Amino acid sequence: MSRRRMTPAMLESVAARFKVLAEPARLQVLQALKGGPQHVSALMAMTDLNQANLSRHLQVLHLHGFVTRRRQGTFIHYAIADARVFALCDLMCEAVSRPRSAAAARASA
Amino acid sequence: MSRRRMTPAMLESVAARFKVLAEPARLQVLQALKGGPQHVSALMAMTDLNQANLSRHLQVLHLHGFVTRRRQGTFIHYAIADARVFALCDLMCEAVSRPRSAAAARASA
DNA sequence: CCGATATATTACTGATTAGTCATATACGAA
DNA sequence: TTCGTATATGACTAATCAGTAATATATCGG
Repeated sequence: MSRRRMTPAMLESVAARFKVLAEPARLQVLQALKGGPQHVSALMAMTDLNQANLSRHLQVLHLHGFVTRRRQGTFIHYAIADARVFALCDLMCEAVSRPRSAAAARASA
Repeated sequence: MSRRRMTPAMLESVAARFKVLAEPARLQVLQALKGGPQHVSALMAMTDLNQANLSRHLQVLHLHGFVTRRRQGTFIHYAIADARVFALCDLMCEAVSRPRSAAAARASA
């Protein structure tokens, strides 16, 4: 969103990445990975997601480059690919907890 | 996404706000408002959105506190409520244009 | 009041997607 | 190979949502 106008294709890309974060379950997974890499079973225990659902969310996160995967035997370890994602979440979280307008009330109403 | 674990309610709030940005049309509107407040007809000209569609997107942006509105006669001026939204977009845009993994190819494939 | 203009809303459709269950695949051990 | 465990995927359902057309509301000028 810098000075120059973004092309429609760029807007689509950016929006697509925002969409990946627009899901509580995936934010939960990212949060669980913040402390370090985890395999799927561990993530299942750290979140309230069942195996199939967690696996799907991990695919989405991986497809869009938010996490990396590394196989080790039968286990697959997932890790944060780019810690900048936490800067994004922090920024959004600040806006949620310290809104600068009366919109918070509207949004939660 | 700070150190302490986020509550499910917080995750929902944050995700809901990400969802607002997960839409090219709304990013386009925010971009159009970056230069300053605009009324709806002006925004219609600056974007490729028709009146009804633009109006809906403006409602969503307003409901979640991304824009403010101010009536002036028959015109309604919308403005960016919190410039931090551009920091978010910039961060996401950087990640899109300079991904740190091979995920960019996967995501666009 | 009436007409014109600006914006919002209602009702609808089609597309996308999260969640789930069942099943498939991949790997290691024996 | 066979068995057991770890993870992924196909098929389906229900919910959500962007876009559109038509209509409604609001404000101003005369």
